[in-house]
Amino acid sequence: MPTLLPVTACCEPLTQAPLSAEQAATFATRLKALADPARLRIVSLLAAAAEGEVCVCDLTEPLGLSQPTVSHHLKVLHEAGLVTRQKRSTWVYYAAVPAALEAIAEVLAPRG
Amino acid sequence: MPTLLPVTACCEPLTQAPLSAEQAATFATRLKALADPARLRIVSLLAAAAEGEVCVCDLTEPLGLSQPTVSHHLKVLHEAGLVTRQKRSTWVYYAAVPAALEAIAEVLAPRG
DNA sequence: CCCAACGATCGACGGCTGTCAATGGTGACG
DNA sequence: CGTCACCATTGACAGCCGTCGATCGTTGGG
Repeated sequence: MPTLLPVTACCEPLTQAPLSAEQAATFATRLKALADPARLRIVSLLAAAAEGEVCVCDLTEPLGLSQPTVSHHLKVLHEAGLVTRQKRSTWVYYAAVPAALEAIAEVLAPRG
Repeated sequence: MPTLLPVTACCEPLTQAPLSAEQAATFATRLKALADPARLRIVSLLAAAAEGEVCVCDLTEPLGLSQPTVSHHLKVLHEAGLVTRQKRSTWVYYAAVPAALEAIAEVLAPRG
């Protein structure tokens, strides 16, 4: 079963030392989760939501994708630790995880 | 023909406003270039190189990949603006572009 | 002039991935 | 209890992608 990636950074900064094959694989997994137009738009929609929470039914229309496709993308994002999932009665609310984005940014370009 | 992406940031921060389909597509292209274990290792090898320049023949062995495969990855990275290419006589030297990594990081998590 | 080394390109192949229609599970409500 | 909305899962399919072997252009050296 897919194990959720921890929010914490997975490796040292890219510019510091060469990545091992294992480090590169895990970091690539997280980057791949983000490297898709639909998923980038989902994350930006979640992050920009006023209430910070959005249900799936509110995403299909602005994205122009079918409901199963949106669910699939949300699953990928969730397994990568980039969004949180919370079910309340009939609706499932997703929210962005800013710390995960910051962790990725930190690996790419450590704060100066 | 593949047009090289400019080094400058392509969009506003993710957390600020929802991305348009076009913005998401171009940013995803650049992220995809980085979201691969081999290419991540290449970038880190280039960035960590003492002289800042590495030729293809020095990359095949530490990566454990064939020369055509390494050339392919370097082409992808070059078209994404993540590495520079400079041919001197027989050898071709590649170097990392730190500004490109910083531009990506800036979109993911703007530093305040 | 021929040869060797470097690097890019081509062609091919297997695997991964984004997408949808169809289906299933679950909670709300009359 | 029946029905409906929301969401996840499944199955299928086309397209993309990472990889390699083979080949080609180029440059430098005997």
